[in-house]
Amino acid sequence: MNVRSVIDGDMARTTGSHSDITGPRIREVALRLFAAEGYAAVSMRKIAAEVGVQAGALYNYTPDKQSLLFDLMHSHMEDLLAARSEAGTTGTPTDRLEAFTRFHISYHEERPHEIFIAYMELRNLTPENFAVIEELRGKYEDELSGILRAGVEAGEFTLVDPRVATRAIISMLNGVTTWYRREGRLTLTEVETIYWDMVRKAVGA
Amino acid sequence: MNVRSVIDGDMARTTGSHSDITGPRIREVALRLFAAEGYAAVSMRKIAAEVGVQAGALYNYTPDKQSLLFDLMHSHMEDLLAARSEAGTTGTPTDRLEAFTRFHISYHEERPHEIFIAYMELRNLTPENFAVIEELRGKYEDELSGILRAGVEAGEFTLVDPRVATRAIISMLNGVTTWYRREGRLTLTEVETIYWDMVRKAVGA
DNA sequence: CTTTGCCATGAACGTCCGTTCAGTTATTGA
DNA sequence: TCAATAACTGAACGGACGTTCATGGCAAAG
Repeated sequence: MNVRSVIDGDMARTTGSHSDITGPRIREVALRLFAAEGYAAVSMRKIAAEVGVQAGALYNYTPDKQSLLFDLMHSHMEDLLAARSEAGTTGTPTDRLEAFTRFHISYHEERPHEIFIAYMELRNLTPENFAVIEELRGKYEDELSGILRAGVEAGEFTLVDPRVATRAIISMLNGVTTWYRREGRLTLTEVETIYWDMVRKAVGA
Repeated sequence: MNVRSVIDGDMARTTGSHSDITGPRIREVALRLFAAEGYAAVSMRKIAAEVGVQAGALYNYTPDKQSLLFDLMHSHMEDLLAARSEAGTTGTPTDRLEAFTRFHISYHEERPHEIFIAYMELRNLTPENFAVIEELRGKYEDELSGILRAGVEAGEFTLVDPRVATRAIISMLNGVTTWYRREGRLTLTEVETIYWDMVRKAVGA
């Protein structure tokens, strides 16, 4: 049974297009399960059951399980880079570092699972897929590296080693995924401010 | 074939003691594979093959796969806490924070796999096992929390939220596992110093 | 030399895995 | 009304999984 027309009206379903309900649902469920239990521990049957279809139906939407993981990570990285490029990239290095810090944390509000998967499931990608994601990760980290180097050159930051500092800051910010919960005692904006305070001081600004 | 007597001499093998070679070997191999590929992705047969025995032989040393993971994490946490208690725990909060920071990083030299697993494989523990490990983790983090609170009270540190700061610092230090390699451009002592510089400034000391 | 009993084998168990596919259903455009 | 086709089912595939166990070899003890 195709439910689409009930929701969408009756346009645009050329005979033979894929369902625009099941596809996104599969991605949502896979994302959530991969984040909660890990890629290797989640079977296609478990995803299918949660979606409400048989396992075979998943293969109308993904060629295989690996592609499902890769597509999730890939579109996340592209969305992350796109969203990042819309955030503040002007001003002094200190301004830009604050924008980066707040952006990275605030992005957890909309896509906590994606951020979690992006650094937990790297080792479950095939070498080819890993290379693609790693390059995008590199682009993202390069933005932070660029800010740090500019800050050092401008005399705003005092850093022994900007490359290590990049890694340290990214790790620190990513750590938010491991403990932050929406219903916790702090809003994400408060978390942003606390982290920004530490990052600012850490770089000597 | 039992190779022990060739290496150890001929003492202490009472009829019926477990081999003192295979047991440790299994733990070493499991540790390395779990760290590299993840608990769920490593089969008992793969561990056995790397050790050089059949899969069934593993069950002379562990009741099941879950216990193997748990034992590795549990003895790691106890070793970590024991080693930590021998490191510097006196002096000003700043001294103690430096000791903690350097200890945590330097411990990577001896047990990189253990540290990596301890924060990557938590979700693959059964609820009961998770509770045990989580309590030990809590003890370790409490040491850092205590230092931070003492520093704030002593007026040495300026921290908005010591609890969040604890998490942030731990995440930052744990991040070392994801990129540090022995053969890299920096010695671990250099890494210690770079991180200590950032931690010190981040807490406002 | 014989007994003891640890240690390992290798086959087997039931189950689950990712994936494929012929067949069924439902809905469309003509 | 009917052919076309997307979506899905349900069964099946070969293989891998964690785990068990009867069997046997082999080093130490008596």
